Parts: sequence; structure tokens; C-alpha cells
Amino acid sequence: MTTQEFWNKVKSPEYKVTQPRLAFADVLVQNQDVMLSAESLYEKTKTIFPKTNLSTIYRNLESLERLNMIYKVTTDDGLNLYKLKCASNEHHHHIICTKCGKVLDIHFCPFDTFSELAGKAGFTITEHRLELYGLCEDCRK
Amino acid sequence: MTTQEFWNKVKSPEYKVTQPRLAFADVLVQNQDVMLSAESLYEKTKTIFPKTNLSTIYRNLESLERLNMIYKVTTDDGLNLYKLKCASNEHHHHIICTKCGKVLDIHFCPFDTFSELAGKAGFTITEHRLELYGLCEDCRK
DNA sequence: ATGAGTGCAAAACCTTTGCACTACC
DNA sequence: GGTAGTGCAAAGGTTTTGCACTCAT
Repeated sequence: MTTQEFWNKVKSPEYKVTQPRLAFADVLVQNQDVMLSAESLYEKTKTIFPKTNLSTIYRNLESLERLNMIYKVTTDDGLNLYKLKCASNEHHHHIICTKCGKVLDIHFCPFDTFSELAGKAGFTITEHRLELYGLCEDCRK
Repeated sequence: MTTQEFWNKVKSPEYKVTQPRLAFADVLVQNQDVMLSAESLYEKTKTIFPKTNLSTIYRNLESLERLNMIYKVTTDDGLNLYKLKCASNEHHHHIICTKCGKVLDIHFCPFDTFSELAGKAGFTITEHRLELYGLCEDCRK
């Protein structure tokens, strides 16, 4: 997704174009394939628009989450990581590099098998979270 | 797992038997198939040993995590839930009732498929987290 | 007796919120 | 001009930590 495409998607009377948002959008677009913490998104945004405030980052993450534009995970040690949602509308999962945060899309989902197994035990699955962690080629070296 | 079995497993010069721990162990054993927050584990422990302190709960969760006795998940809204690890040594996953926390073991893992797909893209999976959420039979009613 | 475990209170951590001010449309 | 967005500082919730005291072995 380009910055242009990003703005085409979100711009509306309810989502105005402001200076912090312009900077933040750049950061998100530039890091589409990496999961970053609010803090590092903040740092990166500040290099573009130095006056940006951390709470603005959180507020914009929330706004974009409402627009279904943000993918978020919580790591084992309780840190939240964010990225722009993948362009692909197809349901898929991710493998996240534990060192650099790089993300690989995995277009395979075993949901049906799980659904069947759960159903036999009276459970109805409403949500599933599948996150794979590992090392990408670069970080393994 | 019975309380007896629990203590057989953990008792050592490094994990002494104390009153708060006796109470906490009871709570964990009684709720083996439910995921609970630190706060509710605390409340439940207090009914057995009222002097128990919240920090003791956290410290004991940490000790037991080091002993590989605790299974922990983070919910979408950032709450940490805990339970005693399943007795089964076999690798498996869970479906968690979003209403009552009840847990169902799912003895099926699509790891091999993921591993293969990831390998093709140069990723090495070191960890995977698969959590299914839904409603158990009782809570659906 | 000795060190692990504990209670209490304070701090730390990340995230959210209130308020007055700014700047988009 | 009106409202959404912002910066700042303060508060929020959960988890961790320092310290002195207690208790298990």
C-alpha cells in the first residue's frame, strides 16, 4: 500500500488530514511488513514531525483500529505490536520475526479442523488467534 | 492433577510449603480447566487464606512459570489469564470460553504445514501460539 | 540459624483521559 | 466558525520492586 492509497482509504470528514497523521501514515506505510511497538512508531513519527506526542500515536492507532486498518499482536512479554493490516482480504495468518519484527503472511488456515473438533465438544469458536514466531533469513545469520 | 500430585511435583528446597502457597495450590488445582486473572486467583486464594497478598500471587505465578507449571494467555483486551498447565505432555492447543474461561484441549496441531510454508520463505519457526476463543455449551445458552 | 517467602507501600510500566489550545475543512 | 485533533500533564490499571519482618526447614 502506498501513502496515496492509505489516504484514499481513510480520508473522510471523521478522519482529517493533520500533520501528525501525515507523518504517522508515512511510518505505517514504510513499515507495512514489520510489527512495531507504540513507542517505536512514536520515535519514527517524530523524525518526520518532531512535535508528535505519544498520546497522539495511541489515539491514531485506536482510530485506525476502528477503521479496521490495524493488525495488533501482544508478545509473550506483554508488549503490544502494531502494523498496517495486510492488503489481502483473504483470511490468513502471520509469522513474526522475534528479532526484527518482520512479518511473513501464511495463507493457510486450519480453522475447519478446529471448528469440527470444537463442535464435537459443544464449543462454538468465535475467534481464533494463530501467531507464529521465529527468525527470518536475515536475522538467523 | 490432585493437590497431592501438585506438591510432589514442585516441593523442593527452592519451593517451600507456606500457607499462602497451600491456599494458592488449592485454587490452581480446583480450577485446572479454567483460565483466571491474577486478580481472581487472588480473590479465590483469600477465601482459603485471607492474609494472602496480591504480590504473593504474582510472585508465585512467576515461580511456577519457571517450573513450567503455568499456562498463560493474554486476551484481546490485554488481560493476562493463567491456569495450571495440562497434565498431558502431548503438544496441543486450547479453546477458551470468552465468557467463563473454561478450557477445552484440542489435540491437533497444524505446525508441520506452517513449518513447511515458512521454510520456503526462509523463516524458521521457533514458537507458535494458537488460541481459539468461543463459547462453551453452558455459556451459549 | 539462615535464607526463602511474605505483607505492605511505593514505584514502574504502558495506556488512557481531561482540559485547554490548535488547526483543519 | 465549528469540530475534530492535539499537546501536555495527570491518572488509570496491572505488574513489579524494596524493605523489613516472618516462617519453614
